[in-house]
Amino acid sequence: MIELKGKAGEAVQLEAGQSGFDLLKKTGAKGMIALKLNGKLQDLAAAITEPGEFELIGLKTPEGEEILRHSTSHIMADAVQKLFPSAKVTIGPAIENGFYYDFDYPPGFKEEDLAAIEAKMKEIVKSDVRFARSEMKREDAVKLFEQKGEKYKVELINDLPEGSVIFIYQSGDFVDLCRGPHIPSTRYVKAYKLVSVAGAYWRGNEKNPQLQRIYGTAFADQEALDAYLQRLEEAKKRDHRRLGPQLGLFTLDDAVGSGLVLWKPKGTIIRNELQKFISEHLRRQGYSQVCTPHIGRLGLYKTSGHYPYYRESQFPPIIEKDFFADKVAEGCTCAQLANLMENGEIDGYLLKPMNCPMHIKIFASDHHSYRDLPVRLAEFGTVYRWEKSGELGGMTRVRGFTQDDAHLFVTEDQLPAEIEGCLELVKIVLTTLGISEYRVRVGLREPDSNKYAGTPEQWDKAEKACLDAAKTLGVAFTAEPGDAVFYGPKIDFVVKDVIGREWQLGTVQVDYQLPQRFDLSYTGADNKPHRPVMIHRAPFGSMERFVGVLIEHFAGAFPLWLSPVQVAVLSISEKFEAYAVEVTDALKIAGIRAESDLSAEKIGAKIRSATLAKAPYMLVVGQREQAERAVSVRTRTGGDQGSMPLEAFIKRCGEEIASRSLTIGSSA
RNA sequence: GCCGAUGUAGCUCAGUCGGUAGAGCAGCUGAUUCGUAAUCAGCAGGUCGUGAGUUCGAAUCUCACCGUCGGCUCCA
Repeated sequence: MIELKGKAGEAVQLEAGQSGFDLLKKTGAKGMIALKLNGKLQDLAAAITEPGEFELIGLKTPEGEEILRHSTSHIMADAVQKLFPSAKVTIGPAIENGFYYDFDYPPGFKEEDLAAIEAKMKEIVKSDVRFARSEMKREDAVKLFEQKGEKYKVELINDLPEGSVIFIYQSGDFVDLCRGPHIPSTRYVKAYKLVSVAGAYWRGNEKNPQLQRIYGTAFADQEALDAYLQRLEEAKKRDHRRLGPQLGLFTLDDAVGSGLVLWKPKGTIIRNELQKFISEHLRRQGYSQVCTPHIGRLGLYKTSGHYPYYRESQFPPIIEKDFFADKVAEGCTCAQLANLMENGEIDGYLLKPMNCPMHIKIFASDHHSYRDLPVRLAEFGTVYRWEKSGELGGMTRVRGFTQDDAHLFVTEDQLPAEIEGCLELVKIVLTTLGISEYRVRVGLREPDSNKYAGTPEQWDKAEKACLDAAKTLGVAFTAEPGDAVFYGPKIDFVVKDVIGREWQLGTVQVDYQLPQRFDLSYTGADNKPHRPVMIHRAPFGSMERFVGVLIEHFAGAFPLWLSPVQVAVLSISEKFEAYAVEVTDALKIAGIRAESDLSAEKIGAKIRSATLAKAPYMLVVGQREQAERAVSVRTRTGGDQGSMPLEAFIKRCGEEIASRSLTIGSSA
């Protein structure tokens, strides 16, 4: 007899050897697809072997959806192999909002193949075959997949840790190595859709063969699937690549180049407001602002280590004219020149990929006493990086961008407090803008890798400082080995865009390496030279990416203080043009960004166009307003707010801008 | 970079079988002078991404290139 207890406290007794299906019968629950026993998921068909707490999993729960999607990926793989027998299977997990399966199939799939695969899947679903699990010995499993010619599965089995139990799932003719669990049978799949095909490298490594990935999604019912597809459509409308040009914020032009953003006047207002905002906090936190050029000699970046470590993601060096002329005169071939470039055996200039070396040189240009520290140098510094062409997109992945960068030169003792100060700044930014959906990632070094500069002792200290600081944040964070920069560990703030992709915004990085590489020092209280520690930090990350994400966050409807046009003054007719201009001028004098719409349109049309342009405030002015030197106030979302004296509106609007309020009309 | 999709007016999109390019919005001009999400009329606007090729004839078919979009470990 096995004693089980449900979540609601109900007790159920089972005979030894009975399964989840028996439990299902006893509880009378319907539409369940899996069982969670003592926190572990298992198939309904599997025998229940231990007492404890159980939970039956339905299709409409997150865990149920994940199982459904994983099972659907098996059905898809089955369909693919029926239609394309030479396709080899690799992995096919459930992912957020769907699933994928990777196949080795060199001819490749076309999007038009998806319909045929879906049709075949329909047959498999209808055939109502069970997902049957069996346990196998490693040798038997290897033999099974070798016979089938499934070399990737063999590789996966061989990589499983010693002593792990190997499970095989069979549904109809399809056999797959899989840890499960699965839905009981294929007919549980009610609503699914194959979304796209893509190339994907085996184990994500470009050096491995490229596989064919098919993405799909599945939901408990058609309604849920339709709702999901609807949500995707809605999200597309908030995409910064659509809204940005639409609202006149930025443009991208082939003739300028891929990944190079042209900020239009309205976008520049947003960028400048953000910079003004952060600059206020920089002053408060004791930063000094500096300016540095866009290029610097190659040697500088060899010293810093950026040239060797990041050469692949840099624009090639700019070489001096004389150097080329001399080499050509010496009879140097193209291949030899390319080689010199490759090895960095050239002198020239690099379009700067990072600002730190120049800030370091500013620090090093003066002698520093311990009394001067921390020295905090900040710059809105523009950098250029050669991102792979396939990874470019909108404002979030570009080749030229401006970081709200700063470098702090601190003593070892000051490090924890300074890291916390940087984190506080990031928090101020996120809070002021109402960004609450983000995660914090502490990037640590990958053990057993030689791609990092510095000693293990320094890394230990730096990693500890980051982890300690992250703990003071009061926000959950994950430590991720392998995500460090070559010179040190870091704390990143990561947000999602409208289509669910993650982007790193703010970052704080600890660095023991560059001070050493540049032989930086300060004089301590003991009158001896000491090595400072550096912190790199950027609360926004880059202005381009941050504004891109912000456009989506606000769906283009920026809070008053950021709105390019804060107040649209709408005249009822030509008769009140003079008053409309007077009102607009009064607002401008008060430092409010105002524009008047004096067109021959009717008031309804003017309101419509100002609303579509996302102007936070609209002022309707006509006979009544002119007579009383008043304005009729309308907000972007709240409609008609009634009339008030012009001066009162200016005061209220000014206060609301100064407070950087997130809601329109909040200070009223 | 690689796999797949895609590119027609400023924007959103139509364009059949290969027969010489169309709408709405935006713009311009005129009329209208109006009270809270679209006043009416007229006009103008295109190297059909670029370049080759096939053809009597190409937006349409073929190839190359360029740009854009989705994806390239969320791990049995």
